[in-house]
Amino acid sequence: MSLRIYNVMSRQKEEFAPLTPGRVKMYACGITVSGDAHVGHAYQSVVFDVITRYLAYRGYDVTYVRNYTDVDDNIIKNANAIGVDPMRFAEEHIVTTDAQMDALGNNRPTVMARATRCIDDIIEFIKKLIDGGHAYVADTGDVYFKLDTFPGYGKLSHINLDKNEIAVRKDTEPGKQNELDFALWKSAKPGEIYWESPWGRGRPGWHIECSAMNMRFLGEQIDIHGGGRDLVFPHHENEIAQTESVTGKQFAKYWVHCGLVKINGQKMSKSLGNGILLRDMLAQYDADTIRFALLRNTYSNDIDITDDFFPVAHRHVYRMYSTLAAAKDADKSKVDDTKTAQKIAEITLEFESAMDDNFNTSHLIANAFGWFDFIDAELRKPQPTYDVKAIGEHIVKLFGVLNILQQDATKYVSDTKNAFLRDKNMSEDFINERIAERAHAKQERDFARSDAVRDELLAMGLSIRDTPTGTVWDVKI
RNA sequence: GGCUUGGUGGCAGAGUGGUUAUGCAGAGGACUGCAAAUCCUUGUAUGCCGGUUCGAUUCCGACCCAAGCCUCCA
Repeated sequence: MSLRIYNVMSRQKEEFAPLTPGRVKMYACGITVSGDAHVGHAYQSVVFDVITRYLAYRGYDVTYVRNYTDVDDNIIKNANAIGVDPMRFAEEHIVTTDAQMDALGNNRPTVMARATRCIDDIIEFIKKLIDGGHAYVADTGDVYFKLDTFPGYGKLSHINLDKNEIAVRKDTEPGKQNELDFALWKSAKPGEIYWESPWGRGRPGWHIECSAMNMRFLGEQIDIHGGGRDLVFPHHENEIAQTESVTGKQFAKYWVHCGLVKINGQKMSKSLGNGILLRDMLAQYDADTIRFALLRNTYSNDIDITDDFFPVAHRHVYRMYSTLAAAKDADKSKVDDTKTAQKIAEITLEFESAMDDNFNTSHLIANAFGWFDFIDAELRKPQPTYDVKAIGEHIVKLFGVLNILQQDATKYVSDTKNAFLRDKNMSEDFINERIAERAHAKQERDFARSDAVRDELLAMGLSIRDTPTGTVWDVKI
């Protein structure tokens, strides 16, 4: 059994073998902080967080670098629009985004790189490209990558320059020798933020920063390069051109791209005004629910967020926590340790074979439904033959890779109930009074009245269930 | 126009050269005073046309359709 990863470069699943056995160097393109983080950013960050965690679970020593692009046209534009210094604008967005990513349950990457803190590396990198004949300085002070010096261009996105497959930009910048050349360094317009460079005052282009930060923090070659699928062309293609022109070596061994997020079947975009901000998601749902919803899909596929996307996930998460809470108190008098150990081994195998298959969290979660059904079935027995508490704890351990189900189950259940009551401005005493009233009516065989009470509670979103030990209530979520 | 990815049951969404996961919804049943909740059982699908094969949803080819990228984008 070994880990297989779908490599976008080769367009097939490949057995994972890092450059250095036991160690993984991974880079994922992070966010340009020109605005607030949205679901798409959340999805991508959760995907690479889970990948990092599974690699660690598999015993790899992982170095995960993730960048913030903290200077670009949109940042300058958006900062100017509200009269804030662009650097301060970026800084504030980074602080809030970090806090939101923490709240989402993501581990912090090993290195959180920032373009503006690597300006020297970027300048060095550009110098090397110029020295090697791969870049040129235009009269405007801009520096461009000379695309025809890199014959491998297009190998990731499979475009062919000879066939002129790229739609040519209409607003070609004046200093370019070839309209497909892309900017490495942009000269500063009057009043714009700038850094000193051998080519005058300016700032780095978008693509070069990732090449430079990779070089600085991970070296010439890395194992996994990730990002959203929309970055394949031109961003990642340009990164390859830059880095491999300097090193002459294969840049990344595996290219991993996660799918995009749609809202009710439509592409998320500013013009449609249908974006979902991470901040709003976190205000409405807990991190377990959000992660569960995002990870039910295969990472490489697009996600379509419909109205029941998160509510359904919340229901599943609540059910799983409820089961775990019940499992903690299960009767252990008839437990068979050998059978329990076998079950745990079986669960582990299902977990690993799903995750080994290109991090198939969708398959994993489908398997997990079976595990919880199993525990529920055992719990219905007066004396379970499996140690469901131990099985539950094992599942929790495995779910640590997704960073779901890591809260105290009893607390999660009661917190959910309390949040519901608070939301409805209702007290538990009220519910218990109603239950007592119903019991009284039932005793007098006044079923019309007992049913009325039940329907009333149901209408408020509460279900009640008669058990041998009495009537219990639960929230319908 | 080019490139890429994909087309699976009512919807969502996996795997698989031969009994087609899982979730939501549906049907029947158990339980119940009746329900709810829960559990059990169950129906329904692999875009179209060829090819390879004893056998294809799975492999190959053509076609149709959809989405993404080719401008900043996770």
